[in-house]
Amino acid sequence: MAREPDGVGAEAPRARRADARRNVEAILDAAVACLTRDPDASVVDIAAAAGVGRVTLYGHFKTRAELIDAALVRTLQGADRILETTDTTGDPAEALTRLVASSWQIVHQFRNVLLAAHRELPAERIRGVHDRVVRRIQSLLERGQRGGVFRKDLPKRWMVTTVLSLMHAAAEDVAAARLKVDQVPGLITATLLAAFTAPGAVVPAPAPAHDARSRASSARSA
Amino acid sequence: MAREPDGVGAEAPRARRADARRNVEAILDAAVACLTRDPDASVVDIAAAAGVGRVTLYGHFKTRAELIDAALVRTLQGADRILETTDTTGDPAEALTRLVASSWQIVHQFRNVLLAAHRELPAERIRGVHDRVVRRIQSLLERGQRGGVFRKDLPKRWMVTTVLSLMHAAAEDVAAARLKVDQVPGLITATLLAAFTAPGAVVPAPAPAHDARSRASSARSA
DNA sequence: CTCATTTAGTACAGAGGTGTTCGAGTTGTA
DNA sequence: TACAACTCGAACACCTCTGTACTAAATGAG
Repeated sequence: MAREPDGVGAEAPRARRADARRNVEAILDAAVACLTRDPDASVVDIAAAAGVGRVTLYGHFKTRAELIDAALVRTLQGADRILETTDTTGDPAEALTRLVASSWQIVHQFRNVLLAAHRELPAERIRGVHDRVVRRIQSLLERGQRGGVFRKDLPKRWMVTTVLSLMHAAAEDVAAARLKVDQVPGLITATLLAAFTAPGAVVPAPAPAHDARSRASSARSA
Repeated sequence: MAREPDGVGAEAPRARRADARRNVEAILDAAVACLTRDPDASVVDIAAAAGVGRVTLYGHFKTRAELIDAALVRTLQGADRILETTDTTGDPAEALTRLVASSWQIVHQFRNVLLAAHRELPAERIRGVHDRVVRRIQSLLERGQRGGVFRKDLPKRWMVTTVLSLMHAAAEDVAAARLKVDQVPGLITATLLAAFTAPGAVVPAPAPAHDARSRASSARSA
């Protein structure tokens, strides 16, 4: 029921005072920041980082889980907003390259938030929050399948899993200093394009990865 | 499965107060079992499951971390023992198929133990424990590269990461009931074989995945 | 058989976290 | 201005977990 002109409809009841709303925002910002630093950050840490009292925080979020859920939702909404400006039209292989380039940034940046969510929230909730992102990937993959660019002998779900899995694994490797950030998108793309080639077909050469990664399809409302 | 919570047993085949030795084994078994069920299992749970007092457990493992480390090592040793009996000779693609089939079982079964370890132990320790397994995969990949079966344009580390990552992701999906156990090895293999095909080359058809997964190549100790 | 090892059980000490209550002060909004 | 919404800080209650100390009993090994 939250009709927000800002597109990003968090469940923000409108009867709240301005300072309350401001604090909620500060708390969510702090939550994302703290959890990014330490997935086990306590409510105390987050409240302090937000510059509010712990009790105030509990006034807005009944439990720690609820807070983390909200932080996760906010993160995923930001991600979706970025993916929204990524051009997924044209050649599916090149589109996948662009999509990976954009997604990877987000996955890498917020991996610890996701980790925190994994520890606090039920798995299906996390999956649910990812729904929009998953659907974006899936629809691109389907388009590629229809166009004969991607193989059709693997379940769509598995292909999506593959995409997400490689991005997360790369994030892990970067965190462990086994990979450098710059090389990651190229590796993921090169791997995925081959992985999604049908047996009997020729693996395409990876796209040159030129910089045109966003060509916003003229943002409409949201 | 060796020891059940049973109170005090009465058997002593070994030297050095078989009493103690047996308890250590029971504790490790219980640790693996408990952590498999719940990665956050406490020392209390594990001691109870092992049928020993909590204090006894602390007599053998100074801290919880040390216990989890030992459980992890034991798990990985078991894994390595299984992989040791897996035939990694012959056509690299088929060998990879066999290796995946064997590894997948282990990854799937003990994913929660690994998760527990991730929460308690430093990342490099975990990497260290995986060393032998990683090296097995890597040497197979290298052999495939030399034989012209696998592409050479990706870092070896990344290829290993890809293998592990897909197995873990599949384990996740199975746990979430999005995939069935039986179809997983086929999916992973089909994905990997394509992923490791060089651009410009033709993706091979996946091997029929018949059951011959162990045929110990060269007799070593066992 | 005898003794050192090992165990169980209980109790204690401490740390850290979550969530609540309360009264009093502040600040937005009407 | 007046009132309700909001915040603050501290204290409180409660929980779970880790790790240690002590004593009395059992059990294996020589």
